[in-house]
Amino acid sequence: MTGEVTGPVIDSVMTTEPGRRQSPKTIPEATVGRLAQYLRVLADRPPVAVISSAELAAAAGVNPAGLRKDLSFLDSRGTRGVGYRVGTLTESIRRAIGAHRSHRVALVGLGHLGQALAGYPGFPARGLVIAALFDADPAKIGRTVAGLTIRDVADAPAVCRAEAVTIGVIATPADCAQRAADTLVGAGVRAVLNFAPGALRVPAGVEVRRVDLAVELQILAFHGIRNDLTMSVS
Amino acid sequence: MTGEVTGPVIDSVMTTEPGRRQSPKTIPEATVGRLAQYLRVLADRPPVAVISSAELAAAAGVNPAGLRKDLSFLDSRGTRGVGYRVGTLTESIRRAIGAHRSHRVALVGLGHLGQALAGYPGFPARGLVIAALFDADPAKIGRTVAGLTIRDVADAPAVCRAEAVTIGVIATPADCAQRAADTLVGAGVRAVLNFAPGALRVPAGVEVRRVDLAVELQILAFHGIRNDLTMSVS
DNA sequence: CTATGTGAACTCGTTCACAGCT
DNA sequence: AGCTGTGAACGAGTTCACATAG
Repeated sequence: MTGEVTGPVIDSVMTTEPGRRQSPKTIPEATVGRLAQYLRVLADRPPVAVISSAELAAAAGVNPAGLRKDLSFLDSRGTRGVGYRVGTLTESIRRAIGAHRSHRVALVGLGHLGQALAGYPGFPARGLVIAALFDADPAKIGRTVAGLTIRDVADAPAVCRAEAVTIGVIATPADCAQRAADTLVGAGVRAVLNFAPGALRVPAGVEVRRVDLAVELQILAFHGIRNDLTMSVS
Repeated sequence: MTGEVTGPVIDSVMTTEPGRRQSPKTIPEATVGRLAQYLRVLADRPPVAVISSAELAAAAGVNPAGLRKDLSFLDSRGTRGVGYRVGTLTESIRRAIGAHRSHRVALVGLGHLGQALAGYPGFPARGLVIAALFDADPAKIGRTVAGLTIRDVADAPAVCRAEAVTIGVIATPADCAQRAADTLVGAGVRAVLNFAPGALRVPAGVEVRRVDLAVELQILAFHGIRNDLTMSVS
Protein backbone atom coordinates (compact mmCIF):
# COMPACT_ATOMS: atom_id res chain seq x y z
CA MET A 1 0.00 0.00 0.00
CA THR A 2 2.05 2.76 -1.32
CA GLY A 3 -0.34 5.60 -0.77
CA GLU A 4 -3.30 3.52 0.36
CA VAL A 5 -5.26 6.17 2.17
CA THR A 6 -3.33 7.86 4.88
CA GLY A 7 -3.80 11.51 4.05
CA PRO A 8 -6.20 12.13 1.17
CA VAL A 9 -9.18 10.94 3.14
CA ILE A 10 -9.64 14.21 4.93
CA ASP A 11 -10.13 16.50 1.96
CA SER A 12 -12.14 14.13 -0.16
CA VAL A 13 -15.21 16.04 0.95
CA MET A 14 -17.71 16.67 -1.80
CA THR A 15 -17.02 19.67 -3.94
CA THR A 16 -20.60 20.40 -4.86
CA GLU A 17 -24.02 19.69 -3.46
CA PRO A 18 -24.93 16.01 -3.36
CA GLY A 19 -26.94 14.80 -6.34
CA ARG A 20 -24.58 16.39 -8.83
CA ARG A 21 -22.16 13.59 -9.78
CA GLN A 22 -18.73 15.17 -9.57
CA SER A 23 -15.15 13.93 -9.42
CA PRO A 24 -15.09 11.92 -6.20
CA LYS A 25 -11.42 12.46 -5.39
CA THR A 26 -9.40 15.65 -5.38
CA ILE A 27 -7.68 16.12 -8.70
CA PRO A 28 -3.89 16.18 -8.36
CA GLU A 29 -2.24 19.37 -9.49
CA ALA A 30 -0.08 17.61 -12.05
CA THR A 31 -3.22 16.18 -13.59
CA VAL A 32 -4.89 19.59 -13.80
CA GLY A 33 -1.96 20.84 -15.83
CA ARG A 34 -2.19 17.98 -18.26
CA LEU A 35 -5.96 18.20 -18.57
CA ALA A 36 -5.48 21.74 -19.80
CA GLN A 37 -3.21 20.41 -22.52
CA TYR A 38 -5.60 17.69 -23.59
CA LEU A 39 -8.14 20.44 -23.98
CA ARG A 40 -5.98 22.11 -26.57
CA VAL A 41 -5.43 18.93 -28.53
CA LEU A 42 -9.15 18.21 -28.46
CA ALA A 43 -9.95 21.70 -29.72
CA ASP A 44 -8.43 20.79 -33.08
CA ARG A 45 -10.80 17.87 -33.61
CA PRO A 46 -14.47 17.72 -34.58
CA PRO A 47 -16.60 17.35 -31.43
CA VAL A 48 -18.41 14.35 -32.85
CA ALA A 49 -15.23 12.37 -33.47
CA VAL A 50 -13.94 9.65 -31.19
CA ILE A 51 -10.37 9.55 -29.93
CA SER A 52 -8.47 6.76 -28.20
CA SER A 53 -6.23 7.21 -25.21
CA ALA A 54 -3.27 6.16 -27.36
CA GLU A 55 -4.02 8.80 -29.97
CA LEU A 56 -4.62 11.61 -27.50
CA ALA A 57 -1.58 10.63 -25.48
CA ALA A 58 0.64 10.72 -28.54
CA ALA A 59 -0.64 14.16 -29.52
CA ALA A 60 -0.10 15.51 -26.02
CA GLY A 61 3.26 13.82 -25.59
CA VAL A 62 2.37 11.73 -22.55
CA ASN A 63 2.05 8.08 -21.56
CA PRO A 64 -1.33 6.52 -22.53
CA ALA A 65 -1.80 4.82 -19.19
CA GLY A 66 -1.16 8.05 -17.36
CA LEU A 67 -3.61 9.81 -19.59
CA ARG A 68 -6.31 7.31 -18.75
CA LYS A 69 -5.58 7.76 -15.10
CA ASP A 70 -5.93 11.51 -15.55
CA LEU A 71 -9.28 11.06 -17.22
CA SER A 72 -10.42 8.77 -14.44
CA PHE A 73 -10.81 11.86 -12.27
CA LEU A 74 -13.52 13.17 -14.56
CA ASP A 75 -17.21 12.53 -14.19
CA SER A 76 -17.53 11.08 -17.70
CA ARG A 77 -16.21 7.74 -18.87
CA GLY A 78 -15.05 6.61 -22.30
CA THR A 79 -16.45 3.67 -24.21
CA ARG A 80 -14.45 0.48 -23.77
CA GLY A 81 -13.04 -0.94 -26.93
CA VAL A 82 -13.68 2.36 -28.66
CA GLY A 83 -12.40 5.52 -27.04
CA TYR A 84 -13.67 8.90 -25.91
CA ARG A 85 -16.19 11.11 -27.69
CA VAL A 86 -14.39 14.41 -28.26
CA GLY A 87 -17.37 16.62 -27.46
CA THR A 88 -18.30 15.10 -24.14
CA LEU A 89 -14.71 14.66 -23.07
CA THR A 90 -13.99 18.31 -23.78
CA GLU A 91 -17.01 19.40 -21.81
CA SER A 92 -16.07 17.15 -18.96
CA ILE A 93 -12.53 18.44 -18.70
CA ARG A 94 -13.79 22.00 -18.92
CA ARG A 95 -16.00 21.49 -15.92
CA ALA A 96 -13.36 19.63 -13.94
CA ILE A 97 -10.72 22.31 -14.19
CA GLY A 98 -13.05 25.25 -14.15
CA ALA A 99 -12.55 26.32 -17.76
CA HIS A 100 -16.31 26.67 -18.14
CA ARG A 101 -16.38 29.62 -15.80
CA SER A 102 -14.54 32.76 -16.64
CA HIS A 103 -11.61 33.82 -14.53
CA ARG A 104 -10.80 37.48 -14.61
CA VAL A 105 -7.10 38.25 -14.71
CA ALA A 106 -5.19 41.43 -13.92
CA LEU A 107 -1.76 41.84 -15.46
CA VAL A 108 0.84 44.06 -13.82
CA GLY A 109 3.84 45.19 -15.83
CA LEU A 110 3.64 45.78 -19.57
CA GLY A 111 7.15 45.30 -20.79
CA HIS A 112 7.68 42.81 -23.56
CA LEU A 113 6.68 39.91 -21.38
CA GLY A 114 3.51 41.60 -20.23
CA GLN A 115 2.56 42.45 -23.77
CA ALA A 116 3.21 38.89 -24.85
CA LEU A 117 0.85 37.70 -22.13
CA ALA A 118 -1.79 40.32 -22.94
CA GLY A 119 -1.87 39.12 -26.51
CA TYR A 120 -1.65 35.41 -25.76
CA PRO A 121 -4.14 33.71 -28.05
CA GLY A 122 -4.98 30.66 -25.97
CA PHE A 123 -6.61 32.45 -23.06
CA PRO A 124 -10.18 33.24 -24.11
CA ALA A 125 -10.99 29.67 -25.08
CA ARG A 126 -9.82 28.52 -21.65
CA GLY A 127 -12.07 30.82 -19.68
CA LEU A 128 -9.24 33.21 -18.94
CA VAL A 129 -10.20 36.83 -19.47
CA ILE A 130 -7.68 39.62 -19.17
CA ALA A 131 -9.73 42.23 -17.36
CA ALA A 132 -7.17 44.90 -16.50
CA LEU A 133 -3.65 46.02 -17.33
CA PHE A 134 -1.44 47.96 -14.93
CA ASP A 135 1.92 49.60 -15.05
CA ALA A 136 3.78 52.15 -12.95
CA ASP A 137 5.51 53.86 -15.87
CA PRO A 138 3.70 57.11 -16.80
CA ALA A 139 4.89 56.64 -20.39
CA LYS A 140 2.92 53.42 -20.62
CA ILE A 141 -0.20 54.44 -18.72
CA GLY A 142 -3.00 55.36 -21.08
CA ARG A 143 -1.67 53.36 -23.99
CA THR A 144 -3.78 50.57 -25.40
CA VAL A 145 -2.59 46.96 -25.59
CA ALA A 146 -4.73 44.13 -26.90
CA GLY A 147 -7.82 46.31 -26.70
CA LEU A 148 -7.33 47.38 -23.11
CA THR A 149 -6.05 50.62 -21.69
CA ILE A 150 -3.06 50.43 -19.37
CA ARG A 151 -3.93 51.97 -16.03
CA ASP A 152 -1.88 53.26 -13.15
CA VAL A 153 -1.01 50.47 -10.76
CA ALA A 154 -2.04 52.83 -7.98
CA ASP A 155 -5.61 52.41 -9.15
CA ALA A 156 -5.38 48.64 -9.01
CA PRO A 157 -7.28 48.12 -5.74
CA ALA A 158 -10.36 49.92 -7.01
CA VAL A 159 -10.18 48.54 -10.53
CA CYS A 160 -9.61 44.95 -9.45
CA ARG A 161 -12.65 45.01 -7.25
CA ALA A 162 -14.76 46.67 -9.90
CA GLU A 163 -13.65 44.16 -12.49
CA ALA A 164 -14.01 41.22 -10.10
CA VAL A 165 -10.44 40.11 -10.70
CA THR A 166 -9.53 36.78 -9.11
CA ILE A 167 -6.10 36.11 -10.58
CA GLY A 168 -3.09 38.42 -10.74
CA VAL A 169 -0.10 38.09 -13.03
CA ILE A 170 3.14 39.84 -12.22
CA ALA A 171 5.41 40.59 -15.18
CA THR A 172 7.33 43.49 -13.68
CA PRO A 173 11.06 43.80 -13.08
CA ALA A 174 12.22 42.06 -9.93
CA ASP A 175 12.36 45.15 -7.77
CA CYS A 176 8.69 46.02 -8.30
CA ALA A 177 7.37 42.50 -7.92
CA GLN A 178 6.79 42.52 -4.17
CA ARG A 179 5.00 45.85 -4.32
CA ALA A 180 2.83 44.58 -7.16
CA ALA A 181 2.00 41.49 -5.15
CA ASP A 182 1.07 43.54 -2.10
CA THR A 183 -1.21 45.69 -4.19
CA LEU A 184 -2.93 42.72 -5.78
CA VAL A 185 -3.40 40.93 -2.49
CA GLY A 186 -4.73 44.11 -0.97
CA ALA A 187 -7.25 44.22 -3.78
CA GLY A 188 -8.54 40.81 -2.78
CA VAL A 189 -6.66 38.69 -5.31
CA ARG A 190 -6.00 35.22 -3.93
CA ALA A 191 -3.98 33.68 -6.75
CA VAL A 192 -0.83 35.12 -8.29
CA LEU A 193 1.37 34.00 -11.13
CA ASN A 194 4.83 35.50 -10.76
CA PHE A 195 7.26 35.86 -13.66
CA ALA A 196 9.69 38.03 -11.77
CA PRO A 197 12.69 36.30 -10.25
CA GLY A 198 12.86 35.87 -6.49
CA ALA A 199 10.42 34.78 -3.83
CA LEU A 200 7.26 36.68 -3.01
CA ARG A 201 6.00 37.16 0.53
CA VAL A 202 2.24 36.82 0.72
CA PRO A 203 -0.19 36.14 3.54
CA ALA A 204 -1.41 32.59 4.07
CA GLY A 205 -4.33 31.69 1.87
CA VAL A 206 -2.84 33.31 -1.20
CA GLU A 207 -1.61 30.88 -3.81
CA VAL A 208 1.54 31.84 -5.69
CA ARG A 209 3.04 30.08 -8.69
CA ARG A 210 6.33 31.11 -10.11
CA VAL A 211 7.73 30.79 -13.60
CA ASP A 212 11.42 31.54 -13.69
CA LEU A 213 12.80 31.68 -17.20
CA ALA A 214 16.43 31.54 -16.12
CA VAL A 215 15.82 28.47 -13.99
CA GLU A 216 14.31 26.58 -16.90
CA LEU A 217 17.34 27.32 -19.02
CA GLN A 218 19.66 26.43 -16.20
CA ILE A 219 18.11 23.00 -15.89
CA LEU A 220 18.55 22.46 -19.60
CA ALA A 221 22.14 23.61 -19.39
CA PHE A 222 22.73 21.15 -16.58
CA HIS A 223 21.43 18.29 -18.67
CA GLY A 224 23.50 19.51 -21.56
CA ILE A 225 26.67 19.19 -19.53
CA ARG A 226 25.89 15.67 -18.43
CA ASN A 227 25.17 14.72 -22.02
CA ASP A 228 28.31 16.28 -23.39
CA LEU A 229 30.40 14.13 -21.15
CA THR A 230 28.37 10.97 -21.51
CA MET A 231 27.99 11.15 -25.28
CA SER A 232 31.62 12.09 -25.85
CA VAL A 233 32.94 14.67 -28.29
CA SER A 234 31.19 14.05 -31.58
CA MET B 1 18.53 3.75 1.96
CA THR B 2 16.12 6.10 0.39
CA GLY B 3 16.92 5.74 -3.24
CA GLU B 4 19.85 3.45 -2.70
CA VAL B 5 20.57 2.50 -6.25
CA THR B 6 17.82 0.81 -8.15
CA GLY B 7 17.71 2.84 -11.34
CA PRO B 8 20.13 5.77 -11.23
CA VAL B 9 23.13 3.48 -11.20
CA ILE B 10 23.66 3.69 -14.92
CA ASP B 11 24.14 7.42 -15.20
CA SER B 12 25.90 7.95 -11.91
CA VAL B 13 29.14 7.89 -13.84
CA MET B 14 31.59 10.52 -12.69
CA THR B 15 31.13 13.92 -14.23
CA THR B 16 34.75 14.94 -14.16
CA GLU B 17 38.11 13.28 -14.10
CA PRO B 18 38.93 11.35 -10.93
CA GLY B 19 40.92 13.28 -8.36
CA ARG B 20 38.58 16.25 -8.57
CA ARG B 21 36.13 15.77 -5.69
CA GLN B 22 32.70 16.22 -7.22
CA SER B 23 29.11 15.51 -6.17
CA PRO B 24 29.10 11.76 -5.60
CA LYS B 25 25.43 11.21 -6.49
CA THR B 26 23.48 12.47 -9.46
CA ILE B 27 21.79 15.73 -8.61
CA PRO B 28 17.99 15.50 -8.85
CA GLU B 29 16.41 17.82 -11.36
CA ALA B 30 14.24 19.52 -8.75
CA THR B 31 17.36 20.32 -6.79
CA VAL B 32 19.10 21.83 -9.81
CA GLY B 33 16.21 24.24 -10.22
CA ARG B 34 16.39 25.34 -6.61
CA LEU B 35 20.16 25.64 -6.62
CA ALA B 36 19.77 28.18 -9.40
CA GLN B 37 17.50 30.19 -7.15
CA TYR B 38 19.82 30.06 -4.18
CA LEU B 39 22.43 31.46 -6.49
CA ARG B 40 20.31 34.53 -7.05
CA VAL B 41 19.71 35.10 -3.36
CA LEU B 42 23.40 34.69 -2.64
CA ALA B 43 24.28 37.21 -5.34
CA ASP B 44 22.75 39.97 -3.20
CA ARG B 45 25.05 39.26 -0.26
CA PRO B 46 28.71 40.03 0.35
CA PRO B 47 30.82 36.96 -0.51
CA VAL B 48 32.57 37.09 2.83
CA ALA B 49 29.33 36.90 4.83
CA VAL B 50 27.97 33.75 6.41
CA ILE B 51 24.41 32.59 5.93
CA SER B 52 22.43 29.93 7.75
CA SER B 53 20.18 27.39 6.11
CA ALA B 54 17.21 28.99 7.84
CA GLU B 55 18.03 32.41 6.49
CA LEU B 56 18.70 31.26 2.94
CA ALA B 57 15.62 29.05 2.97
CA ALA B 58 13.42 31.94 4.05
CA ALA B 59 14.78 34.18 1.32
CA ALA B 60 14.27 31.51 -1.32
CA GLY B 61 10.88 30.49 0.00
CA VAL B 62 11.69 26.87 0.74
CA ASN B 63 11.93 24.51 3.69
CA PRO B 64 15.27 24.71 5.59
CA ALA B 65 15.68 20.96 5.82
CA GLY B 66 15.12 20.58 2.12
CA LEU B 67 17.61 23.29 1.44
CA ARG B 68 20.25 21.50 3.47
CA LYS B 69 19.51 18.32 1.57
CA ASP B 70 19.96 20.24 -1.68
CA LEU B 71 23.32 21.56 -0.52
CA SER B 72 24.38 18.07 0.49
CA PHE B 73 24.84 17.30 -3.21
CA LEU B 74 27.59 19.89 -3.45
CA ASP B 75 31.26 19.27 -2.91
CA SER B 76 31.54 21.90 -0.18
CA ARG B 77 30.12 21.68 3.32
CA GLY B 78 28.96 24.36 5.73
CA THR B 79 30.27 24.91 9.20
CA ARG B 80 28.17 23.28 11.93
CA GLY B 81 26.77 25.67 14.44
CA VAL B 82 27.52 28.56 12.10
CA GLY B 83 26.31 28.33 8.52
CA TYR B 84 27.66 28.63 5.01
CA ARG B 85 30.23 31.09 3.73
CA VAL B 86 28.52 32.94 0.88
CA GLY B 87 31.54 33.04 -1.41
CA THR B 88 32.45 29.38 -1.31
CA LEU B 89 28.84 28.28 -1.41
CA THR B 90 28.21 30.37 -4.50
CA GLU B 91 31.23 28.96 -6.22
CA SER B 92 30.24 25.46 -5.31
CA ILE B 93 26.72 25.79 -6.66
CA ARG B 94 28.06 27.38 -9.83
CA ARG B 95 30.25 24.40 -10.51
CA ALA B 96 27.56 21.88 -9.62
CA ILE B 97 24.98 23.20 -12.05
CA GLY B 98 27.38 24.30 -14.73
CA ALA B 99 26.91 28.02 -14.30
CA HIS B 100 30.68 28.47 -14.42
CA ARG B 101 30.79 27.46 -18.06
CA SER B 102 29.02 29.48 -20.66
CA HIS B 103 26.11 28.00 -22.52
CA ARG B 104 25.38 29.50 -25.88
CA VAL B 105 21.70 29.94 -26.62
CA ALA B 106 19.85 30.49 -29.90
CA LEU B 107 16.45 32.13 -29.73
CA VAL B 108 13.89 31.53 -32.46
CA GLY B 109 10.92 33.89 -32.77
CA LEU B 110 11.18 37.54 -31.84
CA GLY B 111 7.68 38.54 -31.00
CA HIS B 112 7.10 40.13 -27.62
CA LEU B 113 8.02 36.97 -25.77
CA GLY B 114 11.22 36.51 -27.74
CA GLN B 115 12.23 40.09 -27.12
CA ALA B 116 11.51 39.69 -23.44
CA LEU B 117 13.81 36.70 -23.37
CA ALA B 118 16.51 38.41 -25.40
CA GLY B 119 16.61 41.24 -22.89
CA TYR B 120 16.28 39.10 -19.78
CA PRO B 121 18.76 40.51 -17.28
CA GLY B 122 19.51 37.38 -15.27
CA PHE B 123 21.16 35.38 -18.02
CA PRO B 124 24.75 36.61 -18.29
CA ALA B 125 25.48 36.09 -14.60
CA ARG B 126 24.28 32.51 -14.90
CA GLY B 127 26.54 31.55 -17.75
CA LEU B 128 23.77 31.84 -20.30
CA VAL B 129 24.82 33.72 -23.41
CA ILE B 130 22.36 34.56 -26.13
CA ALA B 131 24.45 33.89 -29.21
CA ALA B 132 21.94 34.19 -32.04
CA LEU B 133 18.45 35.46 -32.81
CA PHE B 134 16.27 34.04 -35.57
CA ASP B 135 12.93 34.86 -37.11
CA ALA B 136 11.13 33.95 -40.30
CA ASP B 137 9.47 37.33 -40.77
CA PRO B 138 11.38 39.43 -43.35
CA ALA B 139 10.22 42.58 -41.57
CA LYS B 140 12.11 41.49 -38.46
CA ILE B 141 15.22 40.08 -40.09
CA GLY B 142 18.07 42.56 -39.95
CA ARG B 143 16.73 44.49 -37.01
CA THR B 144 18.77 44.66 -33.85
CA VAL B 145 17.51 43.45 -30.47
CA ALA B 146 19.58 43.49 -27.30
CA GLY B 147 22.72 44.11 -29.32
CA LEU B 148 22.23 41.22 -31.73
CA THR B 149 21.00 41.23 -35.30
CA ILE B 150 18.00 39.08 -36.09
CA ARG B 151 18.87 36.57 -38.80
CA ASP B 152 16.82 34.47 -41.15
CA VAL B 153 15.86 31.20 -39.52
CA ALA B 154 16.91 29.53 -42.77
CA ASP B 155 20.50 30.39 -41.87
CA ALA B 156 20.16 28.77 -38.46
CA PRO B 157 22.03 25.55 -39.22
CA ALA B 158 25.16 27.36 -40.32
CA VAL B 159 24.97 30.08 -37.68
CA CYS B 160 24.30 27.70 -34.80
CA ARG B 161 27.32 25.64 -35.67
CA ALA B 162 29.51 28.67 -36.14
CA GLU B 163 28.36 30.11 -32.82
CA ALA B 164 28.63 26.75 -31.04
CA VAL B 165 25.05 26.92 -29.84
CA THR B 166 24.04 24.18 -27.43
CA ILE B 167 20.61 25.31 -26.29
CA GLY B 168 17.66 26.43 -28.41
CA VAL B 169 14.69 28.46 -27.25
CA ILE B 170 11.46 28.47 -29.24
CA ALA B 171 9.26 31.52 -28.82
CA THR B 172 7.39 31.33 -32.10
CA PRO B 173 3.66 30.95 -32.69
CA ALA B 174 2.41 27.39 -32.33
CA ASP B 175 2.33 26.62 -36.03
CA CYS B 176 6.02 27.38 -36.56
CA ALA B 177 7.26 25.63 -33.44
CA GLN B 178 7.79 22.18 -34.91
CA ARG B 179 9.67 23.59 -37.90
CA ALA B 180 11.83 25.66 -35.59
CA ALA B 181 12.57 22.58 -33.51
CA ASP B 182 13.52 20.57 -36.57
CA THR B 183 15.86 23.30 -37.70
CA LEU B 184 17.53 23.55 -34.31
CA VAL B 185 17.92 19.82 -33.95
CA GLY B 186 19.31 19.64 -37.47
CA ALA B 187 21.86 22.22 -36.40
CA GLY B 188 23.06 19.95 -33.64
CA VAL B 189 21.18 21.48 -30.73
CA ARG B 190 20.44 18.87 -28.08
CA ALA B 191 18.40 20.89 -25.59
CA VAL B 192 15.30 22.93 -26.37
CA LEU B 193 13.08 25.15 -24.26
CA ASN B 194 9.67 25.46 -25.86
CA PHE B 195 7.27 28.30 -25.08
CA ALA B 196 4.87 27.45 -27.87
CA PRO B 197 1.81 25.46 -26.91
CA GLY B 198 1.59 21.83 -27.98
CA ALA B 199 3.97 18.90 -27.99
CA LEU B 200 7.18 18.84 -30.00
CA ARG B 201 8.39 15.75 -31.80
CA VAL B 202 12.14 15.37 -31.51
CA PRO B 203 14.54 12.46 -31.95
CA ALA B 204 15.66 10.56 -28.87
CA GLY B 205 18.59 12.17 -27.13
CA VAL B 206 17.19 15.67 -27.44
CA GLU B 207 15.93 17.15 -24.19
CA VAL B 208 12.82 19.31 -24.39
CA ARG B 209 11.31 21.40 -21.62
CA ARG B 210 8.05 23.16 -22.09
CA VAL B 211 6.68 26.27 -20.46
CA ASP B 212 3.02 26.75 -21.15
CA LEU B 213 1.69 30.05 -19.91
CA ALA B 214 -1.95 29.10 -20.25
CA VAL B 215 -1.44 25.93 -18.26
CA GLU B 216 0.08 27.84 -15.36
CA LEU B 217 -2.89 30.13 -15.22
CA GLN B 218 -5.29 27.25 -15.54
CA ILE B 219 -3.79 25.59 -12.49
CA LEU B 220 -4.20 28.79 -10.53
CA ALA B 221 -7.77 29.11 -11.71
CA PHE B 222 -8.43 25.58 -10.55
CA HIS B 223 -7.16 26.36 -7.08
CA GLY B 224 -9.24 29.49 -7.09
CA ILE B 225 -12.37 27.49 -7.66
CA ARG B 226 -11.62 25.08 -4.86
CA ASN B 227 -11.04 28.00 -2.56
CA ASP B 228 -14.22 29.76 -3.56
CA LEU B 229 -16.22 26.73 -2.60
CA THR B 230 -14.29 25.98 0.56
CA MET B 231 -14.21 29.54 1.80
CA SER B 232 -17.86 30.18 0.95
CA VAL B 233 -19.27 33.18 -0.84
CA SER B 234 -17.76 36.19 0.82
C1' DC C 1 24.28 25.10 22.64
C1' DT C 2 23.76 26.09 17.71
C1' DA C 3 23.06 24.84 13.08
C1' DT C 4 24.66 21.30 9.83
C1' DG C 5 24.20 16.71 7.58
C1' DT C 6 21.46 12.65 6.71
C1' DG C 7 18.92 8.18 7.37
C1' DA C 8 14.15 7.00 7.44
C1' DA C 9 9.23 7.84 7.04
C1' DC C 10 5.99 9.75 4.19
C1' DT C 11 3.59 11.96 0.36
C1' DC C 12 3.04 12.54 -4.32
C1' DG C 13 3.20 11.14 -8.99
C1' DT C 14 4.15 7.74 -12.73
C1' DT C 15 4.27 3.19 -14.85
C1' DC C 16 2.69 -1.52 -15.35
C1' DA C 17 -0.30 -5.11 -15.97
C1' DC C 18 -4.51 -6.94 -16.29
C1' DA C 19 -9.44 -7.37 -15.30
C1' DG C 20 -13.80 -5.96 -17.31
C1' DC C 21 -16.92 -3.72 -20.82
C1' DT C 22 -18.67 -3.22 -25.43
C1' DA D 1 -10.62 -8.46 -30.13
C1' DG D 2 -9.85 -3.98 -28.52
C1' DC D 3 -9.53 -0.20 -25.42
C1' DT D 4 -10.92 1.53 -21.12
C1' DG D 5 -10.50 1.71 -16.04
C1' DT D 6 -7.80 0.81 -11.96
C1' DG D 7 -5.22 -1.66 -8.24
C1' DA D 8 -0.67 -2.27 -7.15
C1' DA D 9 4.42 -1.83 -7.80
C1' DC D 10 7.68 1.64 -8.43
C1' DG D 11 10.34 5.83 -8.21
C1' DA D 12 11.03 10.72 -7.21
C1' DG D 13 10.93 14.22 -4.03
C1' DT D 14 9.80 16.26 0.65
C1' DT D 15 9.56 16.40 5.57
C1' DC D 16 11.07 14.84 10.09
C1' DA D 17 14.00 13.92 13.72
C1' DC D 18 18.22 13.39 15.56
C1' DA D 19 23.04 12.36 15.78
C1' DT D 20 27.15 15.08 15.13
C1' DA D 21 30.59 18.62 14.68
C1' DG D 22 32.08 23.10 15.85
